[in-house]
Amino acid sequence: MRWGLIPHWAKDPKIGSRMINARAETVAEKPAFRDALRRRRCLVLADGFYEWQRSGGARRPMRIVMRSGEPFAFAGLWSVWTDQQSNRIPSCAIITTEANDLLRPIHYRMPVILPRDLEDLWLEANVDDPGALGNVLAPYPGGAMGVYQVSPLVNSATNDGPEVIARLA
DNA sequence: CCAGACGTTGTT
DNA sequence: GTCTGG
DNA sequence: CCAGACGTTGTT
DNA sequence: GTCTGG
Repeated sequence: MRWGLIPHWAKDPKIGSRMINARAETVAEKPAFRDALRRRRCLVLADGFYEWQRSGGARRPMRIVMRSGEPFAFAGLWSVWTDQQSNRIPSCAIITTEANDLLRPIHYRMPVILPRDLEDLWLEANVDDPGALGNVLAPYPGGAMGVYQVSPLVNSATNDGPEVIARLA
């Protein structure tokens, strides 16, 4: 899937480049996301993510993982956009919320990570009241997570090797 | 009515 | 497609 | 988030 | 400076 949700009504798919994150606080109302919240929820799997910590002028990339080392699921939304030649382009976005205790010193927002026991609820097609999903979109407990500094090589999305997850000495 | 936006982040 | 602003 | 582009014409 | 792409 393309990262950056392209709403079905988009005239130009480039709009997706701006629809990378949806705020949990407003996702139910925003025209670009609300239909997807009701009917097209998904899990975006990961074993870590990055946040940049500001200190002075410098920006330090940090990697956040589960202490267990296990992979986990972000709360995601998806869409399919159809162009004039009937090509179907699938796309997705993840939802963000306020930072937990672990993340707060680094950055004030973080992705919504779903606890295992809520993954099924998130995917349920018959949850029609988006308000019922509101409680699900909470910061994941920081105690289960860990953070370490990584190389600025991760700043360029073209670097996609093991060097971008290596712990900085 | 029509036109234009439709988003988050961080920075000022 | 739907809402907001002019 | 950060990096990288930001433009058109004509020629190969 | 602002937008697009990754």
